[in-house]
Amino acid sequence: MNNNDWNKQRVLEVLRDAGVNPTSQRVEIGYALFSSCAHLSAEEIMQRVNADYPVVSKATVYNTLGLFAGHALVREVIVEPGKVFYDPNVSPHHHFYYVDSGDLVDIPASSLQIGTLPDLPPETEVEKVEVVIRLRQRATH
Amino acid sequence: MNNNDWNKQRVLEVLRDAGVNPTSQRVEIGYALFSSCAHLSAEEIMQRVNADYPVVSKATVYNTLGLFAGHALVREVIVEPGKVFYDPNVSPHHHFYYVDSGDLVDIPASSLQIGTLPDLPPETEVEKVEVVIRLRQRATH
DNA sequence: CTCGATGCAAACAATTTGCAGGAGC
DNA sequence: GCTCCTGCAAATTGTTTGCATCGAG
Repeated sequence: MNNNDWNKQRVLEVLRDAGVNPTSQRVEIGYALFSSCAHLSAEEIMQRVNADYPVVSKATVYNTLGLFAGHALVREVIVEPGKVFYDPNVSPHHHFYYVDSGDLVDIPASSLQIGTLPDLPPETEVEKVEVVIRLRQRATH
Repeated sequence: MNNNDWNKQRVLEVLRDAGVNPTSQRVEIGYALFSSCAHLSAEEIMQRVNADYPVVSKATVYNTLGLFAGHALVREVIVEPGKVFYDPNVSPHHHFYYVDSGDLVDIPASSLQIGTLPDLPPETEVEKVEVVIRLRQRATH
């Protein structure tokens, strides 16, 4: 199952299954997010949802994406100050970030093995491991 | 050499060696940054520099830290949207981020080996590899 | 005197908060 | 009718830009 053949009914079910009250705004935002195969910023999501006529405010986009993230429906990826991507792929994986173009590309978990993990401080547990490999165009000397 | 016995004269020399014109504002910011053994935000750096009386504006703090980063005098570590830490330790290493307290702690490069690295897309090179392990207090069931 | 470098006020952008209105009980 | 939930306007916070000023040649 993946990013094709999403429809709003299916988004509604996913939200309900996750314990999120599926209001119309949330379904719209979820549909924009899941039906896209890309990594979108909050700004881009709002533009897609509001493409025809105003449906949601920016505040609602942020609040909703935060809510989704709390229910593991989306993953936040931070690459630059003030630049957060929302990744509908929530399974463990990592990212290439193209500094020049601003594009973000998945790295399957299997392609990047972390060898030794450091000892954790007592009474703590890992919430998430973020690996971002920043790439730039090779300099032409 | 490390985070004790910094003085402004030494900061001045470091800046000059790095090719950065050592103006008084830059020396003050560099001194606040290097003499601290912590990971500071732009806000905190400004507070330290301006503790007694106004010395620099916030804009200058941002511009100067950006300049330092470009000359590899400081490393930017992004952990949350709108939360950048400036790390005076520029040698390769990684970070624990305590979600609950907002603290950032170094992981020596030797404690976290990355096993396989994925193939890079053609004509690109790695600028930086960012690994942030987000930790939370272990839930008490 | 000229011109590039510098610092900062003001503009801009990203995110959060507080509260008015609405849905369910 | 009361209460909790929801969405958004407005406020806040983080960052960048454009320009006046300074200092070196």
